[in-house]
Parts: sequence; C-alpha cells; structure tokens
Amino acid sequence: MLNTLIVEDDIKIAEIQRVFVEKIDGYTVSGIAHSIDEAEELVFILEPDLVLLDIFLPDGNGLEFLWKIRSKLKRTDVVLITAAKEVEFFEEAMRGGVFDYILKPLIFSRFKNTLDEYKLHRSKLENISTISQQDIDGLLHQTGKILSEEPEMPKGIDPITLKKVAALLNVDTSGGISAEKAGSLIGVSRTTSRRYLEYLVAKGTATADLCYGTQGRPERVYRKI
Amino acid sequence: MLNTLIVEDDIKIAEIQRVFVEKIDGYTVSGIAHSIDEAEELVFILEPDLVLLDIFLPDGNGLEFLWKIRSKLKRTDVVLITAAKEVEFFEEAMRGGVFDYILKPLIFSRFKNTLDEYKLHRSKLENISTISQQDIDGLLHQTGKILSEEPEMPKGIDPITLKKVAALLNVDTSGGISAEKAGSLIGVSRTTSRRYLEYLVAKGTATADLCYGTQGRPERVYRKI
DNA sequence: ATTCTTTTTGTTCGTTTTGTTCACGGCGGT
DNA sequence: ACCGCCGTGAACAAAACGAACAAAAAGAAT
Repeated sequence: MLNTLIVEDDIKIAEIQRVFVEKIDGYTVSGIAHSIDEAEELVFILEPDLVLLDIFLPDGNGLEFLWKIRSKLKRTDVVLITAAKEVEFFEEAMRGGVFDYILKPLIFSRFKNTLDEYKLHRSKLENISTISQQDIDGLLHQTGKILSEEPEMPKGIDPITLKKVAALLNVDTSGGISAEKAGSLIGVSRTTSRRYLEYLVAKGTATADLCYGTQGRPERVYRKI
Repeated sequence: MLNTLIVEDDIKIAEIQRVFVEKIDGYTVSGIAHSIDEAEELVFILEPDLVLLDIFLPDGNGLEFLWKIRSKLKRTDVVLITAAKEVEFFEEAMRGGVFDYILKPLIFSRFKNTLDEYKLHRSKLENISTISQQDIDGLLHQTGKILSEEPEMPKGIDPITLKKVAALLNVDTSGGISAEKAGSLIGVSRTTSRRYLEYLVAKGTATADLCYGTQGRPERVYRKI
C-alpha cells in the first residue's frame, strides 16, 4: 500500500482528490492538509510515499514546500496538481524532481494514469538493486529511450551476429570451439564466424589456441577469457 | 550556445568528456573541475546551463553537490555521469530532478543523444510561456504518454500505417518477416515498412534478428516480442 | 632432409540486402 | 491560393555475408 498526503486548500477539491485516490488500487490517503503549515506538520509525521501538492496556497508556496521535503525526506515523492500554467513553475518543478505535473481541472483518467505509473515505477525500483543503462532509460523520462545505441561497431561487425557468437562462447563446454563448428551452430559460414571470433580475440574477450589433429594444419579453437 | 561545466576527478575522463561536448553542435565547455571544492567555486561563477557531474569524488559526494546547486542556482540543470549502479543513487538523483543519468563507461552516441535531447528540451521551454497538459506529458517522463488521448507519434510515423504493421507482426507465422515482405503485404515500400518496424524495435515491442542466406548480406527479420 | 598429401586457415571479391537521402504529392492551416 | 509540414518511396551508397582460392601448417612418405 502506498500512502498519500493531499495538500490542497480548497476543501471540496481536496475531498474529490481523496475519493479519486481511494478508487485506485494500492493507495490510501493518510492525511489531508489545507495549508502549508498543516502540510509541514503532517508530512514529517506521516512520511508518506507520495504528496499530491498544489502550488498556490493562502499561507505559502507549494514549490517552496517541495524543497523543504527534498531537504528532509529522502524517500517521499511528489506529484503537483495545480492550475499554474506558467513554464517557470513547471521548470522549477522538474528541477525539483517531481514525478508528475497535472493541470487542473483534475480529470480522473489522467490522475489514475499517473498513480498507476507511479505504482509501477516503485515496483520496478524495488525489484532491482543495481541498475543498467537500459533500466535508467526506461525509468527516467523518454530521453534516452529513443536512441540508446551499441558501442559503435567497427565495419563488418553486426551487433546481432556478434551477440550470437559471444553467447556461444559462454555456453561452450569442452573448452573451445573452431570457427567451422561455431558457424554451423549459429547458421553462418566459417568465414563469418571467424570474423567475429577474431574480433572478440582482438577485443580481449576471447583467446585462440591450436588443436592438433592426426594430420593437416591444426585447428584454431576459440575460448572465452 | 549552452555552457557546460564538467565535474570529474579523473583527468583523462574529464578530457574525453570535453572532446565529446565540443563535438556536439550548440555546446561549449566553460569549465572543468576535478574536485567538489573546485566545482563549488566554478559553478557559482560560471552559472552554466548544464553540469556534467560524477558522484564519487575524492573530496565529496556529487549528489550532495547536486542539492547545493538546487538550493542556490535555479536555472542550472544536471546530468549525472557515473559508474554508480546502485538504485539508491539513482532514486536520489531522480528526486533531485536530474535531466539524465548516464552510466560509465561513457559511450559517445548515448552521450550525444542526451545533449541533443537537452537542447531540444530547452528550445521547447523557451518557445512557450504557458503550458498545456500535452506539453507537460511530452516534456516530463513518459508517465502521461502511455494513456494520453493523442499517442503523440514521433515525426514520420503515422498511426494508421503503424497499426497495419503491428497487426502484421501479430499474425506472422514462421517467426519473423523481412521489411521487404512486410511492405509488399501491406502495400507500402520496403523503406516505409522498415521505418515502422524499426520504430517498434526501438519502442521495445518487436525484436530484430538476422536470417543468413546462401550469399550476400543477411536479411533482417522482425518478430513481435 | 626433402617432397607429398592432407587439412584448415586467411583473404579477396562478388552478391544480396540494408540504411539513408531527397524530391514528390497531399493535407491542413493562415 | 499559397505556404508549410509530413508521410512516402525511388535511387544510391554502404554494409555484411559467403564462395572460391591461395597460402600455411602439420604428419607421412620417399
């Protein structure tokens, strides 16, 4: 269950928000504050997961309250719900790391979407202890998502084929395979598999050794390092 | 021109970052700091648009420095570039409203992508004075994106064509079709069907694999995930 | 020792498909 | 009616692969 604190001076709107939150699975309202003063008291007692925060309140500014949260509570997130359409507010909110910024009038479907996303976001974070670039690009804004690329492959090396070859080396029992065998296992020619195996050797993630047969030139076998 | 400050203790890596930044249009490096102390001096003098910040430095913690920036400079953004894979660091960074979080080793294409996105982000913000929910959902993380009324397609992607291509992937037997085949089945050119299939791959709803023929460059086949 | 046979390597070059650029046509707004 | 923007596809340059072949490296035979 995720605990929320509603900070909203208009009593009717606060009540609507309470109803909205309780309609959504996995959430409870642990407090409602109708002023910044009240909010400051409540937030440090309740330590909610999520604060639903307005900007304009009679006795203070929601963004200043956001900074107070940031300086004291390291595990509380914030969603702004406000009529403030000026970009300056939005910019400051972004720099304050708010999870979302919803414009009034509050529409339920939009609101539910945010809270569902937040729930998902939390469970994602809980299920990983060390993070990869891919995780980050999925969790942070969509920036990185569009074009997260490979480490600039040299000419003649395709990332997909490379992955197959590298995977083969990881699985390989019997300590080493020839280019011929590797190729036939993946479905490529000896020439190609050799190109990739040699690339891996050059990169330092594999080694080559010789295997002498009964006659003829010895076989070059590759092994992961 | 956007001014950047590089904060990185390893002199070699800092130099690499400087070269990277200067390769990207619209950016200049206005300062390099090799310690938190240096960084604190420089950042308040230079007031850069963007700080490229490491977390582990000999004389202090980059995240604490982030909070110092947040409390003093209201118009400076931060991109973390660090080897810290622990999710706790990432969470704190998110709450600190960092623009991006890039894991070392730093890959140029990924880095360029972030800086290009940041430039775009800034110009978007400069060109609007009052913001709409749609603007917000485009600028903040993908939260609102999934279920906003308009799917807000990237340029070059038409929802109708996309639907056809996506439908094709669902029907596809034989585990995978080439762009050529997909195009002829729908009635569009290979170029177009490819554009959509690649979009689906980038979005994560499809995967690409290679199908090696008897000779010549292998075929790229797409499959739903 | 030298030469022959065998087996696999290493490389060149042609083939096939990709990936990208750019002009065209259509639709929507001013 | 014009301009601007957006999705499309033809044409082109580049990429990735494999067939074919020459060279290499071993044991066997002379």
